[in-house]
Amino acid sequence: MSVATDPEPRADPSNGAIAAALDELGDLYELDGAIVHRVVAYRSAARAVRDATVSVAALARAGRATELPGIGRTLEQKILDLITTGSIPAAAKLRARFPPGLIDLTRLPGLGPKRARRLFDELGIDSLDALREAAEHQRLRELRGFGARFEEGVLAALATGEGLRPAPRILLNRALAMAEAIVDRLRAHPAAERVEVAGSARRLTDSVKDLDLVAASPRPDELARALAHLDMIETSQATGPAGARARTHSGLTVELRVGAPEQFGNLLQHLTGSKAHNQALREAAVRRGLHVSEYGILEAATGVEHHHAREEDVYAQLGLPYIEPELRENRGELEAAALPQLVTVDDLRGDLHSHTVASDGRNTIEQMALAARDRGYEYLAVTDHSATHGFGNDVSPAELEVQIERVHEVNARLEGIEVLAGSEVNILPDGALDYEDELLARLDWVIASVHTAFSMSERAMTDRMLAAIEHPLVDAIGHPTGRLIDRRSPYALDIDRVIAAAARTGTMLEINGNPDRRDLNDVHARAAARAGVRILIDSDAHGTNTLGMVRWSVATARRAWLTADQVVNTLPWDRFAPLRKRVRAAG
DNA sequence: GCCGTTTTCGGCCCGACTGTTTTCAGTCG
Repeated sequence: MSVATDPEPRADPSNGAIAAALDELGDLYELDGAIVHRVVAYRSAARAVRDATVSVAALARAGRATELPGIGRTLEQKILDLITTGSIPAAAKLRARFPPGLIDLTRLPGLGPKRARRLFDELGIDSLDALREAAEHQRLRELRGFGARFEEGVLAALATGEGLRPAPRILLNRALAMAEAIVDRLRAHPAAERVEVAGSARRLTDSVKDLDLVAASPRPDELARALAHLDMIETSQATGPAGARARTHSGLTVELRVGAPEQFGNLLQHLTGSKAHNQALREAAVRRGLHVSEYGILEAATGVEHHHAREEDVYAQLGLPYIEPELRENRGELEAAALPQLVTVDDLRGDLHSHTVASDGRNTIEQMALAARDRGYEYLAVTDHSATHGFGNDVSPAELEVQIERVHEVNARLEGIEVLAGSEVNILPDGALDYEDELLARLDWVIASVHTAFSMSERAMTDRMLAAIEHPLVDAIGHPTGRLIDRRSPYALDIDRVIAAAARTGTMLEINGNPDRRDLNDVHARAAARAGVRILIDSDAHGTNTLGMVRWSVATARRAWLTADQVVNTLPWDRFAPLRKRVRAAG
């Protein structure tokens, strides 16, 4: 580090840091006894900041943070305070009054801000340790509204750690496999009329906390009891007269709700969520004199409750078109004049990211090409790892030359599929690629990815990525942010600069279909497509049996509001081929 | 604290469950 003569300008806080500060302030105001709507306003603002693809700090400095939904003049000023001084005065003041351990108390099941505050005010309890000690000495029951049962509950929760750590999440592919197996079994039950997956699994989120299933039956209690007898279920208990909560042997919680067939649409709509979508939907409905619940839609003027067997009719009565589950996140779907026709797996005509035995794949070029053709594809790019990949899976320049010949030979021999000689080239820390340009120029396709040196500064990593995007022989960027869902954060990256550069240069950005990656994510992919970036949907298959992982890539694309038009590999080969940068540069 | 086909104030989803309580506030999804 050089010795700075000028004072170092304060680095802008990331959107994540701003969102965390707003969430904390919401927690503090809640302890302070603020009305619930004010607290909700902070949480909703935090969500808007987290979802934003532009730098909210930069937006606030330009006086434009109020363009984000749920952020007004007051919150913009608080964000500005955070940027310029490093903290929000209101938060500092409240932190002095409420010890940090107090917020931990509200994480316990059954203990919210109101009751935590009373424990603090009346017994001086300011941490989980203090709570445990008070419970052990039976001092909690002295408080009006608290009793022996509560003390037992506290000690049990502290012993198991329940609620103290965030519940483990499970990736969508595993969750849906289990959900679909359970649904199949329940559908076979004689009391079942309809059984569907609901909740976040139906919305195809990155990962889920639990499974929500919805069923219609003329004998709801009978079907709810049937859940307990499936062989994947370890334990199950009734929740109300027409529901059950179960645990699979793999530890996944399953919630089943059964309703009357004529109300199935209402129940499915309610339990699909998201919470934010439903809340906004209901607020809009109230303005029309309608009250929406999982049981029906109550017409305030007449007192009549309307039941709907079909979800489409729920939306229709609210004056809305059917909204695909993937769009139900309150990200504009209720206000949109028209909703997009979302891309499907069947729209895909090719796959531009796959591996063979030349690097870490399990199948040969020919096997991969035949499997791609069997899927109905017109083209497949073979993109093994490059010279510096390591793990014994690197492809030296000399080996790549041989591989190009092999691909061309297979391509000449096979009818009905265009096989591209490609590479997944490493982007080195300085932004250079690990093959010479002369060799890259002999390929039909290059997708460039970062596989090393993840912990660079945002500026350095963004410059590194931009160098690759500017390279005339880089056709696309693979898994652009490097995240692994719930396991590894994306590397620091100014995604706006990446998107702008990709749009300007015609470099395609991938949504990688590996269920651990799904990278770009939904929010970034939507911003990229909106900026005119050509989006690729790839499997990153390492064998013939994983070409189908495009399912997860399509799931993310649909959550990103993408139409087939915005996904470049929905084009037939003769229209895709000329869009490659290398072709456009040559032409 | 935000927001507007109830526009600058007065609203801001809906229902179930829990524990402790004689009618409900708080919590949760």
